Amino acid sequence: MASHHSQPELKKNQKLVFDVLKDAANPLSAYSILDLLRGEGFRAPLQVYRALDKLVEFGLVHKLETLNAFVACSHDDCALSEPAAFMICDACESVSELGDASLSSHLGKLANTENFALKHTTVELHGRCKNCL
Amino acid sequence: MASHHSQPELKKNQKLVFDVLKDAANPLSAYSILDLLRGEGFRAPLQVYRALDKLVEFGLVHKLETLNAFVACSHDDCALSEPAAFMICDACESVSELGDASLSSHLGKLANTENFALKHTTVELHGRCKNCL
DNA sequence: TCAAAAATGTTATGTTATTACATATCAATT
DNA sequence: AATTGATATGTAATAACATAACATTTTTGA
Ligand SMILES: [Zn+2]
Ligand SMILES: [Zn+2]
Ligand SMILES: [Zn+2]
Ligand SMILES: [Zn+2]
Repeated sequence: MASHHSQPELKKNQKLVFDVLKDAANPLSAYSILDLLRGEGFRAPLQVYRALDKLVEFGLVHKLETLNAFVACSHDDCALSEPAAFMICDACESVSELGDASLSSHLGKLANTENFALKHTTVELHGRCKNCL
Repeated sequence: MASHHSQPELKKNQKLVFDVLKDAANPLSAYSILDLLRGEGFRAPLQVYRALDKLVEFGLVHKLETLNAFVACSHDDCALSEPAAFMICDACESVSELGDASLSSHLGKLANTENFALKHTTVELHGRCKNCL
């Protein structure tokens, strides 16, 4: 039975990596993921990076550029429209993913103003979350 | 005669690194800077990274997180208020730094809504510049 | 079934950034 | 001038993040 999504079923390594990220409380680096999957037979970074590439492409996982780390998407729609922003607590490393349409629209207008053909946006906000003030 | 800015005079290595970035057409990685400064006696990455740390702290240089590279600030005021965004052309690697106050304000409100104490924002827009369409 | 495409395994290497420790420079105080 | 403390610099080694290249297996679909 085929999924009704445009995404294909996940392959074995993709599923292993995705599940690790789903279960994680915080973002994980590729090498942390590797270590967590040694028991499943993972032996080299490329096994993780290849799975991550696909998962990011599918919109199921996002890379946090300011942390060199990865998180599972907390929405259901990032396959279609990319996430607007991430708020990252520097104290507890918690991350919350925001889908603010007005922010996306603002960035789109900014690009238009400069005749810039916008393909991808990265917005990462660092600070302290409400639990860490 | 002291500068009227709050920034101290640049030290030798800081000035060398800053001048290289000022003259560069595109963002440079730390290791590219190292190679450009071998003739000036630079021998190790740390000489570059230490200078970059200070220059970033002074607001004279910004790190582009999505490129792992550095650019000289194109404004005079980034010591006070951080840059709003960077537009990065994926074709020609040109970068333009934007100081959009309404974007900064938008991000500030977004953080407030979530009771997030915002310390630093990273906004990097990728696509094609007007010369590369 | 068969060939093409995608996914995986493995080794080696490339790139970015930091740790640790030694030495030098500079400014303030005695 | 000598002492001190703070900042800056030099150097080697290593850690952390990411990709290249090539072989093999699995999946897909004609
Ligand atoms: Zn998402
Ligand atoms: Zn927190
Ligand atoms: Zn600036
Ligand atoms: Zn361009």
